[in-house]
Amino acid sequence: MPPSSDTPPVIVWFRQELRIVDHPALTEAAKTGAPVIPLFIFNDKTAGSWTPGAASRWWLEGSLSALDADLRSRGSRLILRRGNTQQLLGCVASQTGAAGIYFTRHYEPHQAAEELTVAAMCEHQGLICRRFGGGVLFEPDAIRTKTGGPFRVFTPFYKACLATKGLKDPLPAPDKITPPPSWPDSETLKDWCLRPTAPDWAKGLRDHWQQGTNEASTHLEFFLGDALAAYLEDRDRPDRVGTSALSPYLHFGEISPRQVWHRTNLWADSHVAAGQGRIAYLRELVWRDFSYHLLHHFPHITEAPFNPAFEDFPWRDDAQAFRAWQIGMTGYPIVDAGMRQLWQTGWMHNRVRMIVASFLTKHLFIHWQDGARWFWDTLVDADLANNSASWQWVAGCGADAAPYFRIFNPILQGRKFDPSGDYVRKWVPEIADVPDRAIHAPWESGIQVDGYPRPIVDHRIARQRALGAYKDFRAKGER
DNA sequence: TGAAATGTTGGGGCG
DNA sequence: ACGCCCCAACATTTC
Repeated sequence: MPPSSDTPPVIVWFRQELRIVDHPALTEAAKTGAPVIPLFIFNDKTAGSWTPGAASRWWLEGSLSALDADLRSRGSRLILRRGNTQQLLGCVASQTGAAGIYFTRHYEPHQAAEELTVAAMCEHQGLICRRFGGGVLFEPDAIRTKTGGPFRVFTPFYKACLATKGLKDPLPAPDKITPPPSWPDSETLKDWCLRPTAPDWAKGLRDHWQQGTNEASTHLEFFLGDALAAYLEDRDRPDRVGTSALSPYLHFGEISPRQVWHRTNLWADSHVAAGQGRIAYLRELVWRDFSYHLLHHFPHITEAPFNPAFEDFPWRDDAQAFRAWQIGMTGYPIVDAGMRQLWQTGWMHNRVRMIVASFLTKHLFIHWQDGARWFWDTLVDADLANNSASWQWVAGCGADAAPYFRIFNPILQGRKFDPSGDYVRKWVPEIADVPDRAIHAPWESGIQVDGYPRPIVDHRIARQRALGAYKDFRAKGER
């Protein structure tokens, strides 16, 4: 259908799918032939207490800037507005005479609620409202147990996903994105002050990350060529580059899980050695889907334990210990290395995330929510579904959770996954001169380094305390 | 996607 | 040569 000059435009409401490739809403909008108005609304009220954290806001600015550049390379651009989502969508629609709003659905509780108000507004204003599949491989409603319920255990969920046919190939970017005759008002990224100025704490982030879909693809290609074949073992090695580090790009939709799935399979099909690595890597993508599945069906998991037995669990308040954990001064090198990597780069290796989370919840016996909040503010890949599900998993109160008696020994974990201490030395430079054999527990060899603390808790004692407390708690529940 | 405690086995030192 | 003990090394159980 050839558009005439007065064809009403279509608004593509961008949310966390900040790309033009494999974007069903954009593709469909472009396909109508009508002018397209790409619109991003920054509404820091939408998500309640889970409004984007500092590291996330820093990342967002780069993503929006890159998306705008991608759109401009096709004769379009990104319109930026800040404020009430539903009002602004309605406002831009009436100003431009738009026929409808196309968008990608989301599964975070507040985002899903916002979609409903937008749909109601569209109905009221006579706008077409089209919602497309979200940034997951398998839509949470499409994967169900035999009795029609949601899954609560990963492995059967995983099998059900693999048994699902019809995972589509990613969509190419639209050839043509027709601009409207005139553009509506746009704010500028600068106005939004998403990045810090005084003090400018973001140097570490700048040194480690660049946003945008091109950068996401570069990461993926590097990972496939360099690390996928060894992924099964190397993914647990923070001292090596064994993971794809795609998490922030996936969170902001600078690459879609479908693109990653598709490209990984294509690559692995032509590289025999990739067999084991491919399975293990794709499985991690399904873990991501599992988190979204859980958040969609159990939206309370952001605030309360998935397992209600943990409602009254006697977590301990200890501001001093919590502070030591945050700044990486617990005296356990692998824990401190992880926490400092997080603070400096906005990211932490997954194995180390498990270690530091286990340490907070079991050694320090501090509430998983306190940890989740800290991660939320400091991670560039902060993601409500992954963050909530994963913290609960470690704490033992989540779906398919690690049993309460599974307590990581930070010394053994360090020796096993950072055997020569390269990772620890990189992030805890003050102990760089400690020999390999003592690097994960210097005090055991009588080594005391100025400025680096002795362990704030003794592993054996902390372990016994956690086991005892869990046991008492369970006994109390049975009474 | 643990770790520690406990149990079992088998080789070697030694009287 | 033999029995005994010690203790890795590995397996199983328990938290």
